[in-house]
Amino acid sequence: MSRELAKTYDPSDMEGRLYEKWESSGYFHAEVDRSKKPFTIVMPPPNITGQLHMGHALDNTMQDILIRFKRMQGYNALWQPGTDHASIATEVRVMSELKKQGIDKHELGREKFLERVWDWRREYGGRITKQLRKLGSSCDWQRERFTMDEGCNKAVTRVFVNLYDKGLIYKGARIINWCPVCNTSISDAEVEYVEQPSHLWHIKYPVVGDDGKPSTTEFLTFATTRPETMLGDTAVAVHPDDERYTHLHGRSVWLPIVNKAIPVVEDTYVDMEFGTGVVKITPGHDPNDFEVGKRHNLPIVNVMNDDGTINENGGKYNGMTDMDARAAIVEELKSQGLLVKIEDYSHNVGTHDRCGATIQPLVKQQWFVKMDELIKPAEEGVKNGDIKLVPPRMDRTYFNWTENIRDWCISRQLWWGHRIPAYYCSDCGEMIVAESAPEKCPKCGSVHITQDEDTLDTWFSSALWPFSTLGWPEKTPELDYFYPTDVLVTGYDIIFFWVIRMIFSGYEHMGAKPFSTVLFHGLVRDGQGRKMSKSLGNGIDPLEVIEKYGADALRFTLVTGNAPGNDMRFTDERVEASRNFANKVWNASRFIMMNMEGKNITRPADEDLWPVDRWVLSRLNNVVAEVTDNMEKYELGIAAGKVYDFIYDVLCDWYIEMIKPRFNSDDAKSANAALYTLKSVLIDSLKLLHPFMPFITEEIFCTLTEGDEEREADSIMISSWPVFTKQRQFEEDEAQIELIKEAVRGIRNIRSEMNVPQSKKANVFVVTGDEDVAKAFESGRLFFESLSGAASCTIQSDRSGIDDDAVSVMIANAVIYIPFAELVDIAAEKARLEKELGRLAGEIKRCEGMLSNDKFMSKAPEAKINEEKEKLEKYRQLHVQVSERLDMLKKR
RNA sequence: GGGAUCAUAGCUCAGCUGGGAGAGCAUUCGCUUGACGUGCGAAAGGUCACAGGUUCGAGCCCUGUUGGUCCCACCA
Repeated sequence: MSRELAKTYDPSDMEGRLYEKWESSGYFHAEVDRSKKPFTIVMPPPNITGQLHMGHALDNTMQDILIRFKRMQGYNALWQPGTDHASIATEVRVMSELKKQGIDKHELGREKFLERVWDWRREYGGRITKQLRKLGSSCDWQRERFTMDEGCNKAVTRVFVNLYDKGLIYKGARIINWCPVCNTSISDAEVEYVEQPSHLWHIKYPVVGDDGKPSTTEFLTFATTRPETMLGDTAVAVHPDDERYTHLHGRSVWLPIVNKAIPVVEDTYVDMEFGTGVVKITPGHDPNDFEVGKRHNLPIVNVMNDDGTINENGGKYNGMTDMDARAAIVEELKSQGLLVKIEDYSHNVGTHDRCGATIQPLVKQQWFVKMDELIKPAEEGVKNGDIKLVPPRMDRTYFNWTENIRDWCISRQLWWGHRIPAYYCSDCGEMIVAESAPEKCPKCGSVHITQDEDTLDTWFSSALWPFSTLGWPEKTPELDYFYPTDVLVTGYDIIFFWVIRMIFSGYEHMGAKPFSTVLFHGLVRDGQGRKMSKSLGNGIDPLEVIEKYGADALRFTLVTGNAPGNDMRFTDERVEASRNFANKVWNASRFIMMNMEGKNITRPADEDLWPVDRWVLSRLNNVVAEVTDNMEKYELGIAAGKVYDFIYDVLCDWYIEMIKPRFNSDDAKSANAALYTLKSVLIDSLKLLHPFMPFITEEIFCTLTEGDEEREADSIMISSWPVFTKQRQFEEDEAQIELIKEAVRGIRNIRSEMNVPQSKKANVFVVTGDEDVAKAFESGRLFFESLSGAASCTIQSDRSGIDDDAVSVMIANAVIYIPFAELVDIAAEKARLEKELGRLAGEIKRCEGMLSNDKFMSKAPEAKINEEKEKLEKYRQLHVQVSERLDMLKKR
């Protein structure tokens, strides 16, 4: 051993160094190689404005675990990274930077502003990818992409033109969600409804009489949450079957303040049960009213400016904010005697998920993607299993959206983003949608062409991510080889924004699904179960955690003790536990290497292995099979737990302790067999742990195998994943060793109960008539003695020569006597045995009950019946042993 | 209004297709055990929310109830 591990586990010392080694060695890079099967993950591109938060950490840890696992399994593993231009987030960010310098976006102009954004991106856009490196992400940075790089731009334009040509993109005046703060339209998915206390204003409009004038006696009363929108009312509606208002069908009411007559329309949209059964209709400022308006051919009156203030259609309220106008209008209605009452009312207000501003529904010219046709293959793909969602319950959420899909508003009144490839002739108004600007108008020949001012929703480009990153629309070898990708790992919170849109885009443009499986994870919450948020200030910075505990500990914490798709709480104590585990691995490895120091360890002959060596190999073999299976089923938490248990319990607490006495034994073969087994079990354990804790496992692996003839690879990340082999299964040895372990535990238990100090050694007797048991103890004598604190161990077939006062431990087919002589309290020992006898009697009764139940015997599977029979046999036998011993003590 | 999900040890959560309740942390007791006190050994702690049902057998399946969380819809 030419190198040694440092005395203490210090992640900060190694992590950066190892990452650099990996990246520069090209281990992350994947090339098209038809001799190998590809395994591909596309990284959900973090925003260039982003700072690594726990959500990213979880998301990328999971991806890295999968990709490292598959890479070790021999797949050609590609993890495709990149970043998202995040149009609105970035634009807002840069605008506020400029504001600090006293610069206004509009004064600067579009071109200059975009230059500033690109500058900003050059300076800060790479921050998040640096942070992802700290996590240990083994993505192919050589293939890093950006949603606004040349290739992605091309893909976006191509898709837009394709969809337009197919009639799946259209421009039209629809009611859209308008953010008066960001000054842009947003999609339905970006609206977040927040419950807010407000009022319900009950207002009455006079009915218009035959003379065309408002009646002074007859009124129609209704309730509204937004009285200011009355300025844009163009009707009131009642349900056609509502007998209270039959007499008003075909008539009109008088719209106060505006002073004009508006019709009473009949529409089933009205709920007769709610309020008075009358609804004022404002097609310009309410999505439902817009629909009603369309059905009844009502005019649309827009009373609002883009900044949310009342416009010239609001008459004297022109220029007021909506809230000021509301108060003033209510006051005016009151003075006219038209305000009936005001009730407290709590209702959901649509807000912009980015800035929190109240959304104004407005009618505007926007671009839309027609969804009803596009969504069909996406729906079908999940329905027929072409794409699998994990956990499967996510199907319901998915279908809930696909079944209620509405057209997607894709235009944004922003500058930072993909500009819509629509061009207009300034002379004749002709619109041309094309991949590049036409030189002249195809209709009138004019050269005065301007491009549409709007940009596209950020998610329009992210929807293409699985194939745009692989080169589409070019027919690249990468696209052919790596597409469809295998797994998409993401949070369930962006299923609507992103997952569905990638799926329908994949089917539409590639003719194939973008990925086979979507693995959802939950949210990372704080210790009290609250969402981590900037406003609450309860976010835990992953970088600080890495600084303090190491990336390995952070990663391990994020994937353990959690089921797929469930939220998790993140606490310092949990990271500490993970760090302690890493420390354990570190020290165990250090100890192993210490003992190998200066020795020439060679592969032992099969017959030189001891039962305990075969036991650990067999246990390892089983855990390899289980962990591999869990990984393949995306049960990362379970897999991590099993690796943890194996290393901690089987390897450290038992195996190492069991073979310690052999390290410096005179029997060179024994020492060699023990150390060789130990080393190979450690290597395989490190491999199983590597996807979860890449750094520590690499450091140990490299140190451990340095200069080793059998060294498999220069890095554990390109070594081979352990496989289950029948040759490594030794069931008999497993049973034997487990029996001895049981005896050890029994003795430790008694020592602890009776307060026998460690220094007090006793001569232990194993009494058994069973030759196999005798043999087992014979071969395990060495460690049995040391682990049970025995001075010596005598194995014999009867209890001759054993002190009557000895304490006893019963295991199957054997009684172990520990004569602690002066320490033993016979009364206590009797009580202990009585208690044990009672327990066994209970177990026997239970087994007998089951086995004498005809229905159980006829219906239960045979394996279960045999299992119960064996248990009964064992309990009966133990019962005999205990009662014999008890009788003996009683006779004295 | 529709849907999802949770309720298991003091706390945070696992528990895969139904076959004798688990982990981590915390607690108690013991340990100068030659890798690790970021450690070792041991113990205590649970009518698996409640009520029914299916089954030879239910933490797990079904129905209902209660309480929490979340998503969607947006009755003005």
